[in-house]
Amino acid sequence: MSRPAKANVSKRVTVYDVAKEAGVSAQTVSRVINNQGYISDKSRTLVSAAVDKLGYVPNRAAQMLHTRTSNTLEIITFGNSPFKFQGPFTGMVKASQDLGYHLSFAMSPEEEVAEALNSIVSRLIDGIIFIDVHNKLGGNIPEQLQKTIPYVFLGQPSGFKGPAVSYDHRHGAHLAVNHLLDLGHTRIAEIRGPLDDIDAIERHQMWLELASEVGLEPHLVEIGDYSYKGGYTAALNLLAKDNAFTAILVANDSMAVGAMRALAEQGFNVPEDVSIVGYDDAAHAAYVSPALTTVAQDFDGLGRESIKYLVERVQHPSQAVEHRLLQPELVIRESTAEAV
Amino acid sequence: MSRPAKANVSKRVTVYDVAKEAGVSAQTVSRVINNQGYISDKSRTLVSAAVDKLGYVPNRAAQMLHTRTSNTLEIITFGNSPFKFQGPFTGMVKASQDLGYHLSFAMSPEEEVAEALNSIVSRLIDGIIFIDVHNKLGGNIPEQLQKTIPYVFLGQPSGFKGPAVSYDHRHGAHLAVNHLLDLGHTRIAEIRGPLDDIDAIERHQMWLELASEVGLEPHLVEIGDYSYKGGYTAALNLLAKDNAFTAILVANDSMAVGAMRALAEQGFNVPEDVSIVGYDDAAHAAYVSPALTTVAQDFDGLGRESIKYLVERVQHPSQAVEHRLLQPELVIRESTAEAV
DNA sequence: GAGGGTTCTGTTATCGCTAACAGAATGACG
DNA sequence: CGTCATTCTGTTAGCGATAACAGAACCCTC
Repeated sequence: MSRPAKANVSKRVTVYDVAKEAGVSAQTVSRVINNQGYISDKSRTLVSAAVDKLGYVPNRAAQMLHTRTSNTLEIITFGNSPFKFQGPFTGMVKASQDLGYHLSFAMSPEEEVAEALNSIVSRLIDGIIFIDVHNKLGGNIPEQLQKTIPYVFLGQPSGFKGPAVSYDHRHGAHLAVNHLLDLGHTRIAEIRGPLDDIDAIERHQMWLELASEVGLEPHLVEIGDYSYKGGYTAALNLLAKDNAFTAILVANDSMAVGAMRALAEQGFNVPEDVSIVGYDDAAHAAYVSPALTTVAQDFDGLGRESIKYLVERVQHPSQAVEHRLLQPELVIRESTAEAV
Repeated sequence: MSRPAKANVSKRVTVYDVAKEAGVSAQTVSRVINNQGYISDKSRTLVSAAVDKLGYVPNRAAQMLHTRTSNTLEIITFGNSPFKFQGPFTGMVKASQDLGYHLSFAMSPEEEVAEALNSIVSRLIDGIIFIDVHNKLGGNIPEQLQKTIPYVFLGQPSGFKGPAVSYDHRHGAHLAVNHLLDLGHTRIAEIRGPLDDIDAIERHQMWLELASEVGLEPHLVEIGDYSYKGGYTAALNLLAKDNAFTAILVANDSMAVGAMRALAEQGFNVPEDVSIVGYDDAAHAAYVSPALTTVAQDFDGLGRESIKYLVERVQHPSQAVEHRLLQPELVIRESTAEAV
């Protein structure tokens, strides 16, 4: 790979130029810029004026070289499913800016984790957010990293015992299932998410556990790909197998809407004939008809919290490791009703 | 703001350590690592072995300091509407990795553009993607930057004459309108996008121009916020004003779906009574019922192209400036039909 | 084997900043 | 007025890499 053309910075202004202009030493300039140590008001004023006059901008590379810190966090996602990190994305960008860090992104195939981590070490990254939708790493980080760079996983299964921030999908599934049970449903079908999606796995597991607890047989399951179409197809498949169920647990709102469409086309009314519970509280959930009962997650908050926790770990490395679980909430709208 | 705790890099391996281990000079190590100049097979082997043995990772800060290049591109969005850049996002990340660049992100209020740019200069960023949804900058970049750092705007109006990559919204509107005209529609309503959205403005303008060309009066306009609910409400408002229109041009697919719902609830059939053309070809467009006729844009490709062009500009700064327009395509499905 | 190119390697200096140290200047106090 | 702490400032050195230079080793060729 050829080296890119050098940015044509005409003549960079350095601390020495500023020092000369202000009639002080470079060290004093540095002290003013970093607001560190003792500086007289006079020096401060002189330096500030010189900085403004010359348009001085510190060279982060030199600072990095000396301080061994880049003030940058990196987000690494594995595989090609950025789907899930679009939600938390804005929150992450905002939070890192609020906390004074830059943010950088990388997508890495699982096989190239080692390279990605080398790149991180190379760039003196201060901390890492790992997003591993398919749990390919299994929460395992190369040893080399364990002690050197703070990291936080975003969205690991609730059993994960490393540093992580996730939504509690077991709790979410609990809310959804209990809501249906409270309404008297006993024939409950499920449209679950992809088999390799860690969130989907957790929610599905929870449903199996709860069903077993109350003595229900969770035999009616279809798998969807989280898309509208996936939900549509899954619902038709369910109807083809059995049409006596009175409720469907759906793994996300898009599929829930697709499923409602399929049911409507087949002459079933929601919620009179079949109750539907979605998941996510997506933007359209409140506005479809009937409005969707769903389990709400705040993705922006998730992103924000992950960065917040990472920065805590960066600044206080000795702090105990924890898995922060955010609690989703049930939002009851019109798509669920008493079982017939 | 307190300086974050220093990353506890125990003892960093440097070129000198590698040189010592391999029994060559530091310069030779550098040459092997950068695959530059003449190196004997013997040296190459020795150095590679030493690198592996010691786990050497180059220090980008030192490289940056010396080469004045960070190999990093930055994406800056203005205001708090990251909405539009979620689409091109994945394409940008992938493309920059393919081209050997790192990617960093920032969101900046318009008032703080100067600070954001200082930060960029500070970090020796090689190139910038500006995303300015509301066109607050009006394509104007501080002079300071003009000659120093290559940049590319993503999604400027087609008239913009600086470096940019955008979808041709005028062409897209053209496709949508012509399709309706071809079907014999003469009473065409419009649900346009937000007043401060540059894409929405262009599409709306184009519709006005075309209407005027063929002698139609485009008096039926509602404004929506690109959401499902916005489309729903806008459609109801249109019906309240006039129920003789036979088609609606809608600024995006979410609103189109909302509008279809509203029409259905009011007893109008799509496309028998009213034809609907959406915009974007969103994931669900093909699966709603009736499937949506829409103008397709490839957001992933848009992101990819923007990075590709930026890298071209970074590597060949003297290359002529251009505004690359990607052409959307009309996808005809079931929501449009001959005018009655 | 003298001259001239090509291949390879090492030495030196420098990018811009700041930690560590040391040395002034100032004031406080007995 | 001497001693000591406090405030302020400057000097030196080094972070880790590489460009520029210079020099060595190795081919050719005539």
